[in-house]
Amino acid sequence: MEKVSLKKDTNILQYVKENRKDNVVVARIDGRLVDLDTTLDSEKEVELISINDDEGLQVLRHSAAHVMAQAIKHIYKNAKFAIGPATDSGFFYDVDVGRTLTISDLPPVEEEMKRIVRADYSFKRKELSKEEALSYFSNDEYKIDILRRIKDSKVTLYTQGDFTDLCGGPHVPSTSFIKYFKLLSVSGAYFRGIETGPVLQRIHGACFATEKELNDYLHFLKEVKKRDHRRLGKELDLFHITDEIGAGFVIWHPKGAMLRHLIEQYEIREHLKRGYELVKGPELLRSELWKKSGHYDNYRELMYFTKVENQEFGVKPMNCLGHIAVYASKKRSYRELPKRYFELGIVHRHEKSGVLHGLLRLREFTQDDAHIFCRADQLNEEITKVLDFVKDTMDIFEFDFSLELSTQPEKHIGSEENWRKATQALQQALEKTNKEYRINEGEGAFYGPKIDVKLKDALRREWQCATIQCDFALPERFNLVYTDKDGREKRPVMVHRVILGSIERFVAILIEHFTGDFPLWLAPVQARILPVSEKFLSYGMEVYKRLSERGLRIEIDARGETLSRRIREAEKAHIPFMCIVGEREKERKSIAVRQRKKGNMGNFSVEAFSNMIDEMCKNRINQTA
RNA sequence: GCCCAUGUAGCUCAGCGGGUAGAGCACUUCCUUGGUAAGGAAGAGGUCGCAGGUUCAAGUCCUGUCAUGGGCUCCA
Repeated sequence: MEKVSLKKDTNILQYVKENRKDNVVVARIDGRLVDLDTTLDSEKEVELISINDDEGLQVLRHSAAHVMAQAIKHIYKNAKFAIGPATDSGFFYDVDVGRTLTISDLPPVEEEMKRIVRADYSFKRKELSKEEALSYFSNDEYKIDILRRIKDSKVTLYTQGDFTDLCGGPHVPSTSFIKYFKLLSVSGAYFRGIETGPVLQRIHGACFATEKELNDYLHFLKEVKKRDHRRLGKELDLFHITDEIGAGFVIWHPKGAMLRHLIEQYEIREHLKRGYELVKGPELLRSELWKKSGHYDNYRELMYFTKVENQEFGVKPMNCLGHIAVYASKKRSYRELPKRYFELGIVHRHEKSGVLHGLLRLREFTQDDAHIFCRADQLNEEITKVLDFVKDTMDIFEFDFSLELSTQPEKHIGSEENWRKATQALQQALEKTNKEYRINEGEGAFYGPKIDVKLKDALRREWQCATIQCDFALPERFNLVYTDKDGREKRPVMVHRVILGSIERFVAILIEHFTGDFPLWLAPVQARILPVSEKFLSYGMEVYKRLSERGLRIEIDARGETLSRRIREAEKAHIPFMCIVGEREKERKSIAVRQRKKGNMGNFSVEAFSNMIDEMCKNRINQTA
């Protein structure tokens, strides 16, 4: 971005051309973005914005959408267009060509786009009244609908070559600016997101300022595919999901169950260390209770119910009621607060069929859920402790993360005083982390403000995991109290919080983050023993026994395959270490250690190898890093 | 829940202008007894997601249904 002062009657496009500012695509005058082809009516400060600026790139992408629309119009004469905005990696356009499109329809469109780019049509802006525009688009129900929603009496059209579209602009000067793009996918999308309305074809494309950025993005997409937890889950034999058992339910295989177990073991240990108590509520609770909590009214479609002997029960979609029951089981004194109840709670939610997605969206999953019951004056410290917990956990699993505070929404319950105090407590705790955080005004839950934690994985993708929510509603509804110093009964504050969120979902994120190469302390199998031939099987079994006794997670591959083959298969199975035992090892009572992807590490005694593994686990060293 | 696409052996996929199925890998057996990423041979394995329909005849065409994928909507 560059600021220049230009005289009256200067045409910015001409100025840019004369001064060889090739990447400049749009300008800002008096705070408004305008096309370069603008002639100044007085001397002005003008900001020149290039495709390397965020705003310039957005304009470029938006123009790319128009080029795609033009290409589609050339191929499908009756095509109609709804909206075609820029996205954070390119653009899409929702189109109606009278039929559904498939991925094989895209290459011709892309070819035509390239032709349009080469032809270098200028984008020409034209202002006209809404009535004129309505008559221009009289055959296009989508544009008519959009026009009717525009408040201004004046609208603008943009024309490049033989194609004109309703658009607020601005655009790049001409189509040749759009050099690096690729059409990626097509899918159905409702017009204006209305489920009952017409379904359009949404074509997504990637578009970048440079060839390198486009290639990097395409590489990123490949990497995403390569790391897909559904693919790796199958390859690594961790779990499967089948309609025979039920959509949205996971069948964990031994290695996947071990991985979960290691995570859960870590969690239980950490929670106990931090003053949480383990509790456990039932899976089914009487419907009366869900009525009392408000779930019956607000959450019913997502719950499973069952009726036995005239009594209705709901399968829990959340763990709070069990924890509340623990709290309410006796009189509480201000002295015993805070109470921190933790449970690896299994919850069921009947998610709509179309949203299920591997381990990321299930109908049964496990939350690392805790509820903290505390006094208002303890809230700040409790939140701080939870944030510390989040930070330590993210460090251990090797994730970066960011924080967000969501404040009071319009529709809410609880006193203003409570909201003020709780929001302040959350905010003060956030300040103490010395980390930047974003504020989402009015995005809190109706029952209280919350902090959301988004972790960033190896591909810099963000995932919502931890969340910390203050709740004024449930203590009220269940009439929870404690006896304060002055002998009066007071209402505790309840904090709902999860650290990893859902264990299943977190496993998915871990798989993708590490591409299945888990840190040694999480690797379901840490080493595989490979006897060179059957002659050394009994020595191999001896090594197996000794390593297992020392707590290592070991397998032995005693099949009659060649050593090379068994090494290859262990490599493909992402087993971190191979212990090769043959004549030499048997004689010296040792093992030849091979590290995955790195090769032979030489000979170790069983003790030395086992100590090395212990050490790496203790320091949580990622052996594949 | 909605739109489109897909559903064939444990896995990845081929076969489809209708004539009762094929490859590679995995699996089993035999030979090979191996030293750091695929030794060789033989064999077994499928009511072609499920249920109807059209037809002399249906993975192949039609309808419904379930599931998966990409989106839309949703994620309190």
